[in-house]
Amino acid sequence: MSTAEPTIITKRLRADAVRNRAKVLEAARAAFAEHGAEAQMEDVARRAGVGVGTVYRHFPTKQALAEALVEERFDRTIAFVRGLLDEEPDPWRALERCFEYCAATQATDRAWAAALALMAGGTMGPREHQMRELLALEEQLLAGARAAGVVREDLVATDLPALFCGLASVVQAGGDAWRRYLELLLDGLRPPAR
Amino acid sequence: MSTAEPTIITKRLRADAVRNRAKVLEAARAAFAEHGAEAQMEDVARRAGVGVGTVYRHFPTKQALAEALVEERFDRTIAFVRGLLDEEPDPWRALERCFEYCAATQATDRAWAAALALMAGGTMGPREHQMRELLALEEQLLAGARAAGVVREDLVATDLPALFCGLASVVQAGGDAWRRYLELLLDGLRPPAR
DNA sequence: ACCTGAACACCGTTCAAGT
DNA sequence: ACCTGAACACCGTTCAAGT
Repeated sequence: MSTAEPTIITKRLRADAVRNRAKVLEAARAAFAEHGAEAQMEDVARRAGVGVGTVYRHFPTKQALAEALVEERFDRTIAFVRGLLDEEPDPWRALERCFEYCAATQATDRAWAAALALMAGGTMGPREHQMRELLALEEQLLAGARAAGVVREDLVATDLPALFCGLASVVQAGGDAWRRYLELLLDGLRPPAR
Repeated sequence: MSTAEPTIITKRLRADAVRNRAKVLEAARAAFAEHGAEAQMEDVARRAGVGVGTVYRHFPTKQALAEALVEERFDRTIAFVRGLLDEEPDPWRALERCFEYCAATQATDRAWAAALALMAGGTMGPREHQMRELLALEEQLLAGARAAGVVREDLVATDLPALFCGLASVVQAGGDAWRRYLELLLDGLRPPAR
């Protein structure tokens, strides 16, 4: 939930700085949702009602700002999967809902796709802690599915980032081709003998 | 094979203009292979040994230059699939080799991924003629595979662009995760009853 | 301590001057 | 007809001056 750098003690910020940081993040969410990766820093500053310098004071680079949004998305995704684990009794349906969540999430947040690509590439990069946590939860989910015999025996959590990355890019491609894509993909994850 | 605009009569170019155009394309191939989408026009001009203005005379925009490379790639891909159709007797292996070609091709040419995304999105865009030709060849290939009972009955050529688009993004993500991804994907395309 | 916004750097694109 | 490269526009980033 904390938006401070991991492993670094949160610096005490002046009250107005805290408010500005929040306004910048809020503005960035809107700007990135609307314009994707080519959202402009000047625009973020304008929406937040601050000078560009303030944006850069809180986030040293556009990339860093995008990553902060990704961090939020990770938290939400982790919460979602945790929710599935104790609310969705059907292990296959739970897996299916993970993929649907991934697809739905792409529409409003394009920086997220870049993060998924990082995971798929195996370079944990920053957000390593969150990536591990998400993978651990997904492994639990898969364990249930394997035990129920509804997925191929050899499917493990570390296979998933690449699958999500692929799905993300198909969703980004536009149109509704991703639905058919997901159908083929999910069918292919079932155990070979049916 | 022609690199002129489709449906527009090829203008007669002065001999030096023809040479320059070829030099620019050659330079662009190298620049894009090395730096991906953020290759610089100035760099392309330098490699080609011409002024930037000349690059812009032949290709009105960086996007247009990237598209010219994509056009070449389309031609090569079409030739490759055509080759498969009369050299590869095993219909499953032929399909497999299409995907492997797609993956291999990503390493050296990142603009290609954008074109695949266009196809996946269903927006034929420019290159429509080439897209249709490629799809027609792939449909022939799939027809053979379906007849031999080695792929799911309902798999059609228009399903493929999304699959290629997904694979492309996983390859771009780096690492070798794409091999496992491709394994899962291809297994999933086999007929359900084995 | 933190904020502002003019100034700088970089790169895509244009165009006046050349051949 | 085509080429050149200085100049322009745009946007990410910095920093001197303010509060």
